[in-house]
Amino acid sequence: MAPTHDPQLLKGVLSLLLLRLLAERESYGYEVVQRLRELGLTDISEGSVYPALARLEREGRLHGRLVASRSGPARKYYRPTPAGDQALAQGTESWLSLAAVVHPVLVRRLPDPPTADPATAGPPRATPPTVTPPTATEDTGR
Amino acid sequence: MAPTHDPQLLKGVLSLLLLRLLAERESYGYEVVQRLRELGLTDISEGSVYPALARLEREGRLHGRLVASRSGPARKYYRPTPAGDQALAQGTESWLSLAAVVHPVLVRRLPDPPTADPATAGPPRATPPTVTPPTATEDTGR
DNA sequence: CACCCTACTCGACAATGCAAGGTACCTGGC
DNA sequence: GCCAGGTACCTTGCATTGTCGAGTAGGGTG
Repeated sequence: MAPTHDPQLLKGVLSLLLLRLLAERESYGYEVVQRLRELGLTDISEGSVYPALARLEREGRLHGRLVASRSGPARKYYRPTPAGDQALAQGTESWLSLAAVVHPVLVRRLPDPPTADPATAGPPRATPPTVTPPTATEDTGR
Repeated sequence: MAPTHDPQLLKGVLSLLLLRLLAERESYGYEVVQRLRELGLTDISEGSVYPALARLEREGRLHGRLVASRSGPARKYYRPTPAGDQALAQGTESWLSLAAVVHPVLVRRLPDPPTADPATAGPPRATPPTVTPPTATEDTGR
């Protein structure tokens, strides 16, 4: 992804990604950070991930267990609880249906800039017919 | 989209959508709310939209002008400034590249749940090879 | 010992959507 | 006149969550 992203866009997404990655494979915090980096999300720092993990654990969505390491400090492994699985399913649906709306809007053509904008304060041009919203299943192909 | 969405997911997205819709066509606040609703975003209330519009105007990204209405109250029309156009371009790129990461992760298959989890505290299974991150251009088709 | 890597914690902060409460201008019915 | 409904707008306090910056601790190596 772009080297810098708007932090606001990540809100709600980070915890969803964490649940998802940990549903795929149990991991410890540092490893999760690395997996996020491998996905291209290089701007996400440990200072963001650990509190998010702690929050999900506190909410009962993640189960954490401390495992002594043979060399180096102990590792805290996480995986989703059933409540976490449910949150993941709901959050996934939520994100997918939002993206199904946002993506087509962002990629469709912009109209040409208006020429020689009239300086009058007249009302803008009449409302054109509304576009039909895409269905939530429109963007599931990959 | 789903009747209820996680409000956090909308952070950063709402202002992006506002810039986009207003770049396509100058509109007044109430009309923008209706256009968002037509897109399927029925959970977005005016209490969210007006402060966002005011914020974008204060930041110099939107230009607002009050137009008296023939019947009913005056309408405040908005359209993006050049700074707003730039913010839209950057925000669009940011969202698209984030979505290019998030979407494939959310739709790929989950592994089967592990059977009869061993109750021992042994370290989890060895780390499998990492998956290659998708490119940012992977999800531009529609 | 110092340094580096691994692995984790924590508190203050900023940003932004949301809920709730309101205001004002019209029109139509009683 | 009053009231209800619709249009159109405004505002404030709040909750949430990622970010930043600062740290801690366990090992191995020179």
